[in-house]
Amino acid sequence: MNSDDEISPPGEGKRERKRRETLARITDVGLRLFLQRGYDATTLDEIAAEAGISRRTFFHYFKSKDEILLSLQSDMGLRIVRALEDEPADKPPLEAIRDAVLEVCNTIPADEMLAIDRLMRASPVVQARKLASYVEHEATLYAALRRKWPGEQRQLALRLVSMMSIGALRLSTDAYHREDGARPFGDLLREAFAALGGEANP
Amino acid sequence: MNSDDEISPPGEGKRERKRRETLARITDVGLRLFLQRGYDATTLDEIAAEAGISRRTFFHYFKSKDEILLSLQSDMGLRIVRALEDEPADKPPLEAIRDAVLEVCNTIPADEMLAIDRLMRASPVVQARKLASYVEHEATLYAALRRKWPGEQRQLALRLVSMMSIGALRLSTDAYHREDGARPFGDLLREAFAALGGEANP
DNA sequence: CCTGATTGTTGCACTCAGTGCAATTATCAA
DNA sequence: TTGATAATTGCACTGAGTGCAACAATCAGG
Repeated sequence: MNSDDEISPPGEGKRERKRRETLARITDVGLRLFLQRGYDATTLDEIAAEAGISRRTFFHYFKSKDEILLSLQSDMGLRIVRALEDEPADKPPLEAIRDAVLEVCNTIPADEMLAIDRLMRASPVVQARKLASYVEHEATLYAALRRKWPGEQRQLALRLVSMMSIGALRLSTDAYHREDGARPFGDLLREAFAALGGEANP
Repeated sequence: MNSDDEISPPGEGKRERKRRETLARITDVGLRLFLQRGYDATTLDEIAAEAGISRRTFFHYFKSKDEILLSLQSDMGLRIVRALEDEPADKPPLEAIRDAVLEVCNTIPADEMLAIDRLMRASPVVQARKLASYVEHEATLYAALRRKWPGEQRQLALRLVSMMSIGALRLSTDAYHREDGARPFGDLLREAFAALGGEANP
């Protein structure tokens, strides 16, 4: 059994546990340092040192520096899709997605959200990869939609829905940043969905 | 006057001309080497040497290696908007954009288009920045649309149009790559626009 | 508990992208 | 011709990312 008194998921060996812990430690430390000193000013040496690993080992956990931030982003995508699956199947797709996004975003502190967003805008490469990950989210979302509403005849309707949903997410995130978090993110998101949904079904 | 017998735009000094020429030389050489040896395998030293400049000077023309490829991408955006301005104002927006994109794409050899696309997929960062540039195109397109159809009451309709147009461009580029250029790009683009347009105005 | 296989960690040396600085050279406007 | 402005370059430096080979931790089975 576990020689240390650590709580860990059943059937998880020491190897897997250590790996999971180290991974979490890297992202935590990384995010903290990025927020403290800025993305560019933080070196991998610092992150590695603070996380208690060697610089070389870092690359066994992440392919590159920006993947620390990107992992947060792709987490979001997965969580949204998972929340979507819990939505009732008789809700209109656009509303179901909107509510799934709302639910996930409610679990993230507003100030942290803004801070991370600002962080990502600081580096062109990170910003680009963030936008690119939206495109991946679109594909993931489309796949989830087809799973949830397989009866839908025209697949393109769902394509359009996923494009619009991710578009709405993009627009509201943008607006949230532009007005510096003045209004709650949920309101902006609802507005964006309402506007796009209204346009699409006049 | 021009001491060399070079044809150059009127009112263009020697400085501007040399700069323009060097810029063109870098992109040409860069693209050629990338296609020959691959993106990662081509170093800036090689590009600079082949273009007859020093490595250091390269950075006075491009901020980074990937901007060589990105400049091609942003050129596309500008050319599409310019072509859009020549379209008759009484054509429905979606059709006008479709035709503008078609016109611009007709000027690019199909094989070169495929090759560049493959090139960009080879590097995650370049690919990401390409996708990110789609987002910029969307903004540029939206601005152009508002200029062309200022009468339109609901600006969100135009937002949606630009989102869908760039979406269609993305989808068809993707399909073109997936089927390795089997069908002409124009056909794919027309299909995508038709499908999305059909969905939006049932 | 021991053992051999597997997997994780590390240091080292290396390549290459990108930057800051300061010296030199080319172009310009007058 | 000259003084200002902008382009080019070399040099030295930082930091990301990789390949390799040695070493340590974990595991599964006897």
